[in-house]
Amino acid sequence: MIKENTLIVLIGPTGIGKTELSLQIAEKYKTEIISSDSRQIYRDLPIGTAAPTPDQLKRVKHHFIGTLSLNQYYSAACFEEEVINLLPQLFATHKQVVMAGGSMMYVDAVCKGIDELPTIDNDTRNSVLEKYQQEGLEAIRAELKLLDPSYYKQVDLKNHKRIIHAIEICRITGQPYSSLRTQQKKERPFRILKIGLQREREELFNRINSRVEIMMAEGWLGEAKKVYPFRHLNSLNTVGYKELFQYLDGTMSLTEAIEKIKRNTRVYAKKQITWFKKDNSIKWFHPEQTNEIFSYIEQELNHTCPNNNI
RNA sequence: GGGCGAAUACCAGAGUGGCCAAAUGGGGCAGACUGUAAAUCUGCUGUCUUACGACUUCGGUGGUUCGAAUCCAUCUUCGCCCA
Repeated sequence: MIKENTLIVLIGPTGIGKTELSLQIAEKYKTEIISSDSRQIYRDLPIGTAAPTPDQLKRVKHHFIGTLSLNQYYSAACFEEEVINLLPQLFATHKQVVMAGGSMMYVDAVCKGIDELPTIDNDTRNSVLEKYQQEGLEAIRAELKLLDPSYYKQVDLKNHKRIIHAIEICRITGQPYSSLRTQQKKERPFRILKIGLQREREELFNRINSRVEIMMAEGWLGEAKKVYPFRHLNSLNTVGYKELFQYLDGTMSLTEAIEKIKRNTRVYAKKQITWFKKDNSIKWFHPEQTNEIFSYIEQELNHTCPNNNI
């Protein structure tokens, strides 16, 4: 298959500088941006998720920014499906499309695919969750052992989320979860060019710390107050909001909340770094190496683009 | 000037003769992860070592003791109280 279309994937930890660079790349190739960010997709969280600003959104057309309301279910699988459906339209008019965002699993869902599994209905979800909350970890472990002994052996038995999800799948499909896990990488009909951004740890952490201050100055607390009534939704189980909600609950001082936000954002950034580190297909740059990045992209586009051989 | 109290690993803070390289929390570091993933979970955190283990620590110095973070003396610093 001739892959003349390229998805330029821009990844890296939060606060590294993906947004600005993604704009520059998209402008250069006169194309559009797909956001692979599991929280910027919610429309009520622009400040706290450091989503592209209205000005930035004007510069380049973005997809998956602020399109969902807080109570809408969404997942990496939904994202994969939507992006894979959208890309042919974009490629019809652009040879290159940019995807930028730090949600590791969303990125992988698009680049590598994710197994086909049923979406969990609310009844099943609540039923398993209730069992966990009332009877504890042991009880759900026991059920998983019964339903899927094979997965039981490999799953992290201390991680209730994994156990719960496996049980949900088993209950709904009537089959062991492990039998539905192919974990096969899907082939995509377009080329994927991954560019990773990195900085010295101290530099990144300083940026994160000061970005939190800036976000507070921009009115993050007001934004958090607006969504406070919905704080139990998963979409708000999010770094920053959680801490601000504790302040609004009166269980934490604002100063303390801000310090926690900085720390938890740093921890999140570290998790992203750990995840992306394993991906050998990523070419790493410092965000300010724009010339190097652009020439790398050019070189790759020319190198493998079949059209050049005509 | 006198009296009392405190000093423990990056920080806070337990430990009051052997089970102490030293609880616990914070912070830091490393990692797992195919389904609400900015989620959830794990390990390490005196030094050397893959490990077994070895070595150096609990403000300084000197003692007591088979054995000291723990007891004694003294010095230093800090806090409180009386002058």
